[in-house]
Amino acid sequence: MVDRGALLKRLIAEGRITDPDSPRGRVLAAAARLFRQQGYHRTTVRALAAEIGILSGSIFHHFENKDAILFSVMDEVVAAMDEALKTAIAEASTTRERVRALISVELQFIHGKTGDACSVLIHEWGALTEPRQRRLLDGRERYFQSWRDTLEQARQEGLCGLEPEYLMQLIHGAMAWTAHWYRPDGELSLDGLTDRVLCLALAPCPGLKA
Amino acid sequence: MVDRGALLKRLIAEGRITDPDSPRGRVLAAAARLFRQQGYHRTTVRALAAEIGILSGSIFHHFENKDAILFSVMDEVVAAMDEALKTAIAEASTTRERVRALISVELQFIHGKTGDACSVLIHEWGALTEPRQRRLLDGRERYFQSWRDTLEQARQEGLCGLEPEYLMQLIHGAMAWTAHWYRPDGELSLDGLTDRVLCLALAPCPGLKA
DNA sequence: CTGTTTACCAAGCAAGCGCTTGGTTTTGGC
DNA sequence: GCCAAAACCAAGCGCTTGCTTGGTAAACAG
Repeated sequence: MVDRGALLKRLIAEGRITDPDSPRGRVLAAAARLFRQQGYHRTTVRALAAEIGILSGSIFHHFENKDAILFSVMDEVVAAMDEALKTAIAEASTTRERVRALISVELQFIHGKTGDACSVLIHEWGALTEPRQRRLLDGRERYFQSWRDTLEQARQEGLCGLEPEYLMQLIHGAMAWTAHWYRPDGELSLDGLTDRVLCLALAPCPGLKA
Repeated sequence: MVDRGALLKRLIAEGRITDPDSPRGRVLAAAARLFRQQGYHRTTVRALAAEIGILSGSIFHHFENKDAILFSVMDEVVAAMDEALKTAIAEASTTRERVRALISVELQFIHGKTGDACSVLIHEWGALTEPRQRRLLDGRERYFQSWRDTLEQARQEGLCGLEPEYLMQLIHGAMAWTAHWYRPDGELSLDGLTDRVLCLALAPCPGLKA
């Protein structure tokens, strides 16, 4: 189990993500929250400024434009997930544990303190202008590759029945969607949810033809 | 296997969905396409009108306002899915076939001719104003209940290991996400994709505690 | 041919949008 | 205590948005 609180603090100290107590960080936190609640395009710069108690024009003292805010929200959560994934994978000794670690990290990010930013990364990808999308692709690809590698290994060990690429996409979708129905304070714990997703990932799939 | 072409024609004849060759139908088809591609809020009424070769003001001869267009796109696809699901379930004799029918219908709607409207229904739900959301809730709930009933039956027969509610949500998410990566003209057929989702749905989940 | 309905155009309004500018306050190192 | 840097305000510009209005052209039944 990775301590995400400590991990985030380390990244802040290293200057790789913005301190949420700084003015810039307050903008990012509010942006993540509003972008998640109402979507990027429905969220006005005025509403974002009002959320943190400043006027709309002052936003542009911290960011070049609205698109740059969306980019930063996504960029920082990508960096954090990348780091968390690395740590979690290193701690896992068996392939099964590694698969569970992948799932656990993603679900923790979706439903933890970083949930807003993570949701925005998933659901507002198309709202980001293309040049800025390209600047994030590396991090995304590295993340997906970790998944593919682990699932490939799992399949060779006979842990799962589906092709890694398809399995990754399907599981990814299932987890992304949890943002729309799962509540961590409900009767199903995050650990319970993780176990259930793991169940799906490790489905044997008897008699499946390519 | 349900003939969706014939089903749609019947619904048109019954006046329950709009003929895509009528002016109103052309607006709806273009709206579904654009709303899917760029999202509801980024799609302007002007762009929508231009897509079918009329001026922006003329749109409001067919619809009360922009929100009503989004509603109609969703409403008609809900009606069509409801009907298709009823037919598909009636044709299935075993529970396993019924589960496969549920998955098959949804995937066909996401990736067939109705794919644009279906994607919009899934991903732009939050963009619909609340009073119109409420008018669609009945149809949605009926649809979900079909899922729950079937999965409950499947679990009692020992076909799957997960709780119906969680399984439905997870599978639903996995399928909704296919819109972002799956291409019907690629190397994986829709039938192949259906089999793979079915695999996940029927995962045994050994040793899972509530 | 006529009258009505349906479909559309031409023009533009009021509101809201992202963003700019020039100036003022607050903060923190020396 | 001073001063530069950082943070913010006040005002508003130029543009786009959804939508309205008043009128015209086409379709079509009687």
